[in-house]
Amino acid sequence: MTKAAAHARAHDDRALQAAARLFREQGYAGTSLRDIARAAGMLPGSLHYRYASKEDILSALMERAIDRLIESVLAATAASTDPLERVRLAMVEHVRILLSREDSVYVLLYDWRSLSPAAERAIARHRRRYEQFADELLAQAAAHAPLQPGVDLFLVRQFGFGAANWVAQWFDPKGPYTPEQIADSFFRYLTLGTLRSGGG
Amino acid sequence: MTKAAAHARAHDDRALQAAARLFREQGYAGTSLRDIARAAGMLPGSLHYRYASKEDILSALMERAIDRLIESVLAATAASTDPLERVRLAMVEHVRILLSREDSVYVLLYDWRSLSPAAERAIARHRRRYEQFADELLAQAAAHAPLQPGVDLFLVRQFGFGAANWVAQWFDPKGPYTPEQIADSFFRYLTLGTLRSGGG
DNA sequence: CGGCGTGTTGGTCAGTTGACCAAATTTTGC
DNA sequence: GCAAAATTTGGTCAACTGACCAACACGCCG
Repeated sequence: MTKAAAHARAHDDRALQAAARLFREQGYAGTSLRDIARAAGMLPGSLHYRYASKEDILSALMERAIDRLIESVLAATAASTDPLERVRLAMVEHVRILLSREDSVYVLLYDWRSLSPAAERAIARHRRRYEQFADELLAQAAAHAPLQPGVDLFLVRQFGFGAANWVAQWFDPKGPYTPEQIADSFFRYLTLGTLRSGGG
Repeated sequence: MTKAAAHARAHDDRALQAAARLFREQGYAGTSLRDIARAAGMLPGSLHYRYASKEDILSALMERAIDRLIESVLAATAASTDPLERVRLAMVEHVRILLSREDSVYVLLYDWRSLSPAAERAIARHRRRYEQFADELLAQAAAHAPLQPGVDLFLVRQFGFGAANWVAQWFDPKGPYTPEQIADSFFRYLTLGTLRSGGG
């Protein structure tokens, strides 16, 4: 990589990272391009040179978040061949990234409405790959460990994602739980339930 | 009630309902006071007469959403005295309201960031009552039906709320599930788990 | 009937917004 | 070392924003 290209990419990174943080804190509409430029240490014109519109920034941010998610969860699940354990590893990693300093995943999940219909379709297509990977993990786990009768894997996926994604809303780094403990508990509740068998 | 007061309250209702719908669709910062006034069938000045600031509208909206939630869930759980069934009824009702035309609950859950710290504290205090009610329901259920060892009721509450609140993000009225079916399945997964006992 | 308070009108105001650009500057390939 | 390409600068522009208000209309009560 040339020196200029490296420099440009570093600026690009800083712009997206600053945008992610601001979008997370103030929302998309609540953040101005000048805010982003200032936080990224550049002038508004430079930002415009890299991204033609504000929505381009959001789209790029979300694509990066999806890539980051897929890559990390893929790597995390490679640590085991047991289908059930792989689901647990995926859940832990998903929560871990969501609660990390990488704000783009939070923006991906919660600033959905700000996209134009066209951009939303593009991101949805991209995100579909992540969901498909999750569905594969679940299907393999279900093939390996028998399910309760009537359990719907689509609902299980939405159930798990919902609980996991919501953690970003209430997690307190100074609280008594680590991201790993939370995801681990959630996995246990989801598989074994919370009641003792025969109760209720 | 006098005719004028009824008229005024109707306008108030229309303003809040219009604001809720727009905030849900475009977010708080993405919605202008003129948008709200137009959707409510009044002029910007009239809106200002009722609410001194845009944030006042959001606060009023959220307070109304909490009141609506508490009232409805309280009524729904009154239909049974079985502690476990009462949790199920609460979950179904929560999801039902979230997916109803009452957009204020959605705004309450997802436009949190837009409040100033002072307004946020006020809403948080108000919302705490709803969470306490949920915690009471869970504690009574736990006292009645023995839990698996190590189950943490705080995490169970966040688990359930997370899964339930996330439904608003993916629910499709034209899809194969009704809100009641979704909440019911979630309750089953949460209590009994998804795997057959002894599996895994 | 008549005056009063509640609510409405249609507009103003200063400040901010996203998009854009010509000129200056830096970096690259030859 | 030099011309071309890539990047940055510092600003402009029209459109929009939230807040606000003086003048006005209406229904209520005496």
